[in-house]
Amino acid sequence: MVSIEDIEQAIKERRTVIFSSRCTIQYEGRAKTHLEEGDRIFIIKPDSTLLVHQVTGSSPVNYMKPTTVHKIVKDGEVAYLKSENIRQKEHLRAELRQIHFLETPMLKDEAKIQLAGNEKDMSDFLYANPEMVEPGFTPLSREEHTKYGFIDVFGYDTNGVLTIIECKRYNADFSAVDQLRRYVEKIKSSKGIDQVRGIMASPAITSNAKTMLENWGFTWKKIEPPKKLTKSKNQKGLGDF
Amino acid sequence: MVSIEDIEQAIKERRTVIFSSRCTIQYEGRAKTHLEEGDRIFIIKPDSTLLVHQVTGSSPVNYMKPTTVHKIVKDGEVAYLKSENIRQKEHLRAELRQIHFLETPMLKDEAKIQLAGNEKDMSDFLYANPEMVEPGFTPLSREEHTKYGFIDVFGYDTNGVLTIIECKRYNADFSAVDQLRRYVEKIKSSKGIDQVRGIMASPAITSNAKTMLENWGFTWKKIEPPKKLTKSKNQKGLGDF
DNA sequence: GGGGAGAGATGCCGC
DNA sequence: GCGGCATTTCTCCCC
Repeated sequence: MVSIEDIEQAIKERRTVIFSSRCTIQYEGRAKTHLEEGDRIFIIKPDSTLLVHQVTGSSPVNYMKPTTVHKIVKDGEVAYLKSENIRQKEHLRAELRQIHFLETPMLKDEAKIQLAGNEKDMSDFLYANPEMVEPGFTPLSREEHTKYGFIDVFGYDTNGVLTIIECKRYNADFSAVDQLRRYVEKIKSSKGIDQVRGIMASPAITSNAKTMLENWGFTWKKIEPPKKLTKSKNQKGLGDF
Repeated sequence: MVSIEDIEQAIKERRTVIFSSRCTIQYEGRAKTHLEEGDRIFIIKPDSTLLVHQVTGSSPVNYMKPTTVHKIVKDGEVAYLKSENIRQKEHLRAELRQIHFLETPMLKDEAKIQLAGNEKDMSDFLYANPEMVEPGFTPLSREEHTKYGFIDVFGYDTNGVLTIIECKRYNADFSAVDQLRRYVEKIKSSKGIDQVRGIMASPAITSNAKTMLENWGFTWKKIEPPKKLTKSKNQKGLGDF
């Protein structure tokens, strides 16, 4: 049988604490939440991250960020997990009514995930393969920082017209078009030139966003994000999945 | 000692499966990832959501959405968790090298979280208290749907000028200002009128976004999002935290 | 620490 | 299903 004192001790030792409990939860900070009684999974990590998961869905129902202080408080028959983040003015209180299990493993993990196929890979790919944008395109720079944001790819088209490319690894939407428009306007005004082209590079675009894009005189180029991991000696392909 | 067969059985029974294992992980789908050996926490929920957590941070390092099929596959001495989502063309493979613990609780939870202080609460509050926007403001509607997005609050100012309010519960940034501009332009063109005001209502705004806002002739109104939970009989305040 | 923007975003609601 | 958008977004990077 798990006792509340076991959880208390594990938190004090800053172990990875994983338990399940029937509970109610209240949170107040950036918003205010209330969760009625039910069984949930709690994870308190060594960096003091707290996650509370219900039995469905990817996102935690409640959570606290690192730099939170966690305490077990007993008030007569009732036990609480009280988590407080002074700096962020957030606190959470869970009334723990029945503990189902507790695990406090010592976990060793130095690895960092390697990821391929993000927007950076896409702009790198277009910079290295400018003919994919259009024949004669000459890239000048990547991640050009302007006061109105930073531009993915920047260059000249075959006619020598300054061209801004905004990459999206997913369906481009209104806000992607807005972003491109903001950059084009900023470059026009800061460089004092009249003609700047805008190209949206993405695997897809919503029909409304495409209409808006064309209304602003911009064009869409269908580009798939590349998916190649940097080679490393221990790395295996997924081909044999 | 936990055996791989115990995990296999728990997955088949569609229980909530929580275990820790030294492992390597590879994923391919929307992107491609590789994670070298380390100890991680695995959660497989009854809705087939998979979460893999490292010892730091709020976000899972790898995950699969509901409608994924999970299988334990043994290949000689080596055991894998293979998770495949056909519809989303995603798959994940974890080589499980040492299981530290396994828990397979039956969890009952019908509760849904109640949340106060979101953007909807903010626009409701402004609709009900238009003097908070400015004296003489007369709201017309909330969540007006336009082809270019939906408008939070819509009304007339004291001079009878059509006014659009965009609410943000956090620091308003460039994209919030972009959004407001998109709505104002859309209303101008669809109603064929020249003068439409735009107001950004938020607790804070980045300095650059404020400059851009003012350049476009819009104004910022500092408004805090309200934090009041709807009363319910079982609900208790957080005053005694 | 603030600003800016991506994310294998997730989740919600509306059509 | 797609579209549009908020999120206690989270995370990363750069200034």
